[in-house]
Amino acid sequence: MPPVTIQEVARHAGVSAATVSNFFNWPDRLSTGMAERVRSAVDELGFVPNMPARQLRTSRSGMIGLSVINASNPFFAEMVVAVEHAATEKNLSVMVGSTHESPQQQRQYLRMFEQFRFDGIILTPFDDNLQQAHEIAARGTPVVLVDRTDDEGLLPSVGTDHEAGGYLAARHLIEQGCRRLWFVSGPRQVQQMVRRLRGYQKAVDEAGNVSLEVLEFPDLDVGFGREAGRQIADRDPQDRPDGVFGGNDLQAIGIVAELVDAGVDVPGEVAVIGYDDIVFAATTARPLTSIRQPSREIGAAAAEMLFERLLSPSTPAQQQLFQPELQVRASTRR
Amino acid sequence: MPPVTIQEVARHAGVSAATVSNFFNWPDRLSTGMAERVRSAVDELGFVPNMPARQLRTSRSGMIGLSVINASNPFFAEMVVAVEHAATEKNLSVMVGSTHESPQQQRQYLRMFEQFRFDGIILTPFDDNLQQAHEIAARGTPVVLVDRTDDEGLLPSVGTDHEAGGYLAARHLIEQGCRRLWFVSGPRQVQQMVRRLRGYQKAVDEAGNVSLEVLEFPDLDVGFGREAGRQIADRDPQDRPDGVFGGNDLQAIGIVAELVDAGVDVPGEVAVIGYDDIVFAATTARPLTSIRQPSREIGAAAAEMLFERLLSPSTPAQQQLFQPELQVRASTRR
DNA sequence: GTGTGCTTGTGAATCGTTTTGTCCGGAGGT
DNA sequence: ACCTCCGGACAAAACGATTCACAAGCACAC
Repeated sequence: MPPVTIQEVARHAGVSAATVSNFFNWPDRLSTGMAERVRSAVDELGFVPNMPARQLRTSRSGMIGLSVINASNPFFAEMVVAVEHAATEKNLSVMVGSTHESPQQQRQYLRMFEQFRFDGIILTPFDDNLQQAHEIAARGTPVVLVDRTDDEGLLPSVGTDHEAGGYLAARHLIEQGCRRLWFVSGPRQVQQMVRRLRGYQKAVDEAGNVSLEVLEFPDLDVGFGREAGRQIADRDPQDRPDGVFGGNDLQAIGIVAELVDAGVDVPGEVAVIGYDDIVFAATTARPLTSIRQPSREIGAAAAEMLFERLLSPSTPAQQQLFQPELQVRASTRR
Repeated sequence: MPPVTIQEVARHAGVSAATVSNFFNWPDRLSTGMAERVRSAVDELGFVPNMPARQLRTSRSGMIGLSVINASNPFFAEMVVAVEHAATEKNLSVMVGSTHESPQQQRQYLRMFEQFRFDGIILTPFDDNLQQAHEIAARGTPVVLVDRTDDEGLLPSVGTDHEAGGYLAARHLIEQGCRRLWFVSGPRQVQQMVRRLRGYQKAVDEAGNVSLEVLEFPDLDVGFGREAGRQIADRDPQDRPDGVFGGNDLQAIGIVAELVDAGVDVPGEVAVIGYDDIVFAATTARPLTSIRQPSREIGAAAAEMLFERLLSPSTPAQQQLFQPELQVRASTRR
């Protein structure tokens, strides 16, 4: 059976193709009798509209692309849900892609979004290169940045102040009496890491009598967190840090798990703080102190920003910045 | 600036549209000089191919749709990664949708996948109604089921034996000396829950002197797990269960967290076991015993099955069943 | 009977690609 | 010198929908 088109439905109902099209798009242009005839023909043949064809004609896809760093990180997962929710209300669908800290993957997804003529794109970039995003926006597909501002001010953005977050983390550790601080980081290209470190460093510098060491890992997941934890536990107690800031909660959770397994006292010997405040932060062996980012609000705000640009593409680019909050739990409370 | 088409590139390069098309799809049909001219025209104009148009012509989308219950559940998140990985190797892109236990959402995504003429669909259904999936398959879009078999045998499927998993869970708890068992469940329509319960029940029946109570919650997340934990903690100690099986790890993690917070001894007073063995199962206050499903293998197998059907749509439907494994940790080890 | 206005339905052009068949010019064979 | 062959380029016909401008039908009034 060949795929059934609008033409066949028309023939079957004894009307023209235009009428069938109107049945779907301008129902009030049909008389009730006609509508009924079309409806039954559609049902009988099991007609399924061909979106690519419709899209070609109307040049609207009803889709928005969402590129995040890692969709299985609960922080991004929540953001995705918020975006989907907002999009559904506007009759839009969301396609999400996880770049897993790979520039090629990011390029790939962006190119795909543009080629499929998505109505708009929300991007969580992780490196410094916004060139592709600028090009796409210039060619007419609205782009909104998340978790990162555009220095050139061309693209709207929403995110949290990572530098402030890093500062909060260090201040808190120092106030708890920590003097030998570590920063366990993801890849250097990830801008967010750089900013958090900058704030962290600032508080360390201000304190004066505090040391800082940075450990870099290729990925921000629980596994590498454990790896970091093991490195800490393996050291002589006097060489260990007494305060550790994990690049995100995934890493911090891994660190805590490994330290506890190794019998290191958390927070007594080593205090640990994370970033994002994901739901699992509160359920670990030592409930994790974390810097909370409002993932849902960020997602919703990004979606709203994008919708505005869909309506009026030429409005100047806004920047929205949320402030992170310190959420204290047992992993740092001495 | 109007969007640039293949025609404009052709004009700019002084060739025909067909030649530009060949440049992309049959590069070896062009003489080297010609290829160079086209390439530079493409670059200069910033040409981006229009996929919907190409799709209309070729009727191949290069996309596969993946509908899961909850993409932020690490179990599904890992599965998604595996599918994406397999798809990328075949030059396909994946669009994932989270149905969040809503039949409407599931219908919506499936309809969308079909309307966009995706090359194939992988579906994790959560209720009994496979009618839509059957219809779609009959109209020519291959569908592979995950985590659920098709009783009519029309659709291929891959998943784990949930009944065996439930049985394992109960056997283990009973062996640890538990006699008052609970099953904390998600919604009843979720087939997986029913099967797990069936196996659980079976082991209880076999044991003879063991009681079973079932608690149902509207969603399978940490929040409702905490809710369940609170209900347990609020009871008189002699009315409490001494062994609890969480519908999945998310719920089980919530249960453990709440019990520990309330000062209930886990596993001494109440042993807790989960399902899925997600990465966070090992990092909780009492590392969680769980029934492991091989999420990556399942995703990869589903993708492979789909690819086979893309090549030869009429091969009989296979069914692949993985066996779950018991992973013992502190939450049940007395 | 003609003109006016309104509702409903239609024919045909169009969106941006791919693909088929054709055409052209030069190389090679006899 | 003639014929054949072939690589490389092109013109034009799809693909399946939407939409614009127009036509048919009808009611009503003059």
